[in-house]
Amino acid sequence: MGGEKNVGQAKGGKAKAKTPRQRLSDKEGSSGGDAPRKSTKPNKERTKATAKSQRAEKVKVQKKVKAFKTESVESFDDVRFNLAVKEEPEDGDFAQEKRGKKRKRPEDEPMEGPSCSSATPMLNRKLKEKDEADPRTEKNTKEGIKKEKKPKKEEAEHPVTTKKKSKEEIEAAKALKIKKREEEEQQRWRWWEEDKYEDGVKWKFLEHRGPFFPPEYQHLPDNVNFYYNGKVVKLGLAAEEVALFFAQMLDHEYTTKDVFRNNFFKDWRKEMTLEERVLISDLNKCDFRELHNMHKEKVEARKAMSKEEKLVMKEANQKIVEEYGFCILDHHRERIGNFKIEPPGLFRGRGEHPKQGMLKKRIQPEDVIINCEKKSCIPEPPAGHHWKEVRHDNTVTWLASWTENVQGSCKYVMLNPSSKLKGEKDWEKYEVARRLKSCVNGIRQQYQQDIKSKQMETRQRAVALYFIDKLALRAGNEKEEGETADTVGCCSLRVEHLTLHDLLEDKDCVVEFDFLGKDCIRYYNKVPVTKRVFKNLKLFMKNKEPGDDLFDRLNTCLLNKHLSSLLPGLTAKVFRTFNASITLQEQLRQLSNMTDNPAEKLLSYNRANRAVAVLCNHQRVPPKTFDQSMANLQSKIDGRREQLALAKSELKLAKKEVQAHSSDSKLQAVVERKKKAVQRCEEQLMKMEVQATNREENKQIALGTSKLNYLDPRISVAWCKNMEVPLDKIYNKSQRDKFAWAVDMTGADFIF
DNA sequence: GAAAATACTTAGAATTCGTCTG
DNA sequence: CAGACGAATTCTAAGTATTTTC
Repeated sequence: MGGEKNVGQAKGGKAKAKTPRQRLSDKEGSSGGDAPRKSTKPNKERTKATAKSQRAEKVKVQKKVKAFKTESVESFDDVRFNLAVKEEPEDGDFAQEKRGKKRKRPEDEPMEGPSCSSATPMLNRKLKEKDEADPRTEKNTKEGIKKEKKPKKEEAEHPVTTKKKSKEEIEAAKALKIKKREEEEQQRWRWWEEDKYEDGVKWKFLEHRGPFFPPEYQHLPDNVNFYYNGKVVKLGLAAEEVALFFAQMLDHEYTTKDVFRNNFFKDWRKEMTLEERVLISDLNKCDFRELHNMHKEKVEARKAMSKEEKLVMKEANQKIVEEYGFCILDHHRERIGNFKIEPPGLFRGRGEHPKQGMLKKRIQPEDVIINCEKKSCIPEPPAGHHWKEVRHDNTVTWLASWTENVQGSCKYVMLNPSSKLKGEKDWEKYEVARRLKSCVNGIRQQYQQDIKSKQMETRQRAVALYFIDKLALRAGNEKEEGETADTVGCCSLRVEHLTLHDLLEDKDCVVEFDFLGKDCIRYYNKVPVTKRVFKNLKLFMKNKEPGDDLFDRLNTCLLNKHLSSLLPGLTAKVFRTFNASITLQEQLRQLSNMTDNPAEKLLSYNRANRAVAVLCNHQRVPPKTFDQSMANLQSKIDGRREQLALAKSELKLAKKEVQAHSSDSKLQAVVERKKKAVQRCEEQLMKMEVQATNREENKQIALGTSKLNYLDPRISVAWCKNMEVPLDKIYNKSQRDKFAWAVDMTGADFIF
């Protein structure tokens, strides 16, 4: 991999000009047709015009945008596009795809919830009660929980005092780990063996303790001062808290950006008292250095804590997790994903976000809606507070929600990826993708036909679908202008994001894409397309301004409506899932050999994974220490090479000795030992070389996102079985938990 | 029928953890 | 035995897609 690095930067960052359709509606009535969504936007035209030039300026500043060359996707294309229909996929019905028999759900009617008042161990206790009442889960859950507690206690009794670990101790620890893992496996809820609920119902019983609130702000110590214009200013609690948010970020690039600073200052002033506001009128005159230093010292102090202190902290955290981190969902104790209310701070939008630096306010219980079962023990709000609302909606999966003040969007407390609710959805997602596999040829034929349609809408839809399928682009919903960074997906592409080349680098009909996608990650790619697509693109771009929509007759709603008529459940993003998974499967087939050694097998897996990450444009900023650590590794490799050479010559010497002194058994043994040493050296060297290759290839590519969200885990599980690679070489603990369903149900014969 | 609200998945950055090494 | 480093985990922003509202 690698290839040319591309310079320059993504286009965009330009005010979106009106589409022809919008212009038309403007004609119809000056204020009618294209009314802004938010009535709080008067003078839209004028602000737009100025915004346009401002943004054009900004584009130049936008140097920070991560430049990245998307590896040509072509090599994967062939794979994906030659997917024959003849590969008969298994029957798509995912409910049917089970080994063994379905179990009946244990609880079909809501449970009796004894109304309890407070009680900390409520969840556990209750679970026990239920288990006693329900013999089916007794073995799995009750014992499991009891056992689970035990090792923790032991840990607490023998803290880190065991300094020198003897071999036996290490062994014992390992054994304990294995035992623990087995026990965990034992008590795992095998929901995939149960019947599904009727449509829309997500749970029958749900109980939890409500979200965990961050601690209240405490005033700064007296010796830490904020200065304005060189003079000490004692700020009130509210203003001081916000000042500290800024001070803590002083080392961050954010605080050098004008937008960030202005937004922060505006919102900070809102938190000030009248006197403070009168006094503090210029951010440049503010001196946060003492606050900043205090913060840094605190961080240092935390790092320097003794083991005992760290342990105390850890245990305190554990307690919070135990208490707030779990809920009971239909008889089972499930981990919650984000049970902590997001603490207040300064909004960190990605890229050129117009709202970066704004104050993200503290959430009070009065802002929070609780969702749980009516008969469950309703969570208590913190003392002296009340919830905004308590509702009992079992058609949704969230436990609590609140509205965030910066964007006005809703935030939810939901379950961990290892939970049934998330797992089931995930499984279903891959089943839809597999269904797409069985009919993708037909769909491809159809959109190729549609490209010739007389209807402009149909043509645009066909070309957009071609991109989504071929390049794994995201759908591209419309976004509210000025509220977020200027990013696009397929349907929201603008003329300025494409450059057409009749001939480029010996290829006909090349489209050069350059735009910012989700999270302001740049998508840059030069793709040869069919003549028909190329001609259509020319047509779509004719008589349009750079800022106009490429697909002016199309949006994601229309596209998805069409897709779901082709196959129920089909939407634009299914193509991404499907193409990612099929690419992994195909790459694994091509790259890996049973005869390879374990390190090589893993390298192949990572390469297949990487092919997908490249396809999906999953990037990362190369770690700051990348070059350094690469050099380190290289010098290690060099060192090992020398060692190997040395070992080899020693071996030679030893062999000579043996020849000279006939067969002295002692010398024979020496030879054997030297042989082993050489072998060991070779192995280690090889391992490190593979590691170096892998790391280099991963420099700016992030594998995690595709592994977690796009690759059917059953492909990986089956591969592990076929290649005799232990699963934990490719999935860490939380990945194994998330994909427990796949691990359990997949055999070596699985085909996506 | 468009806009807004809602619910949920996907995403990279930031932080924390654990272990290896000098 | 600290401290460097990579892996794992946490955090929350930013998408997609559907439903509700006007």
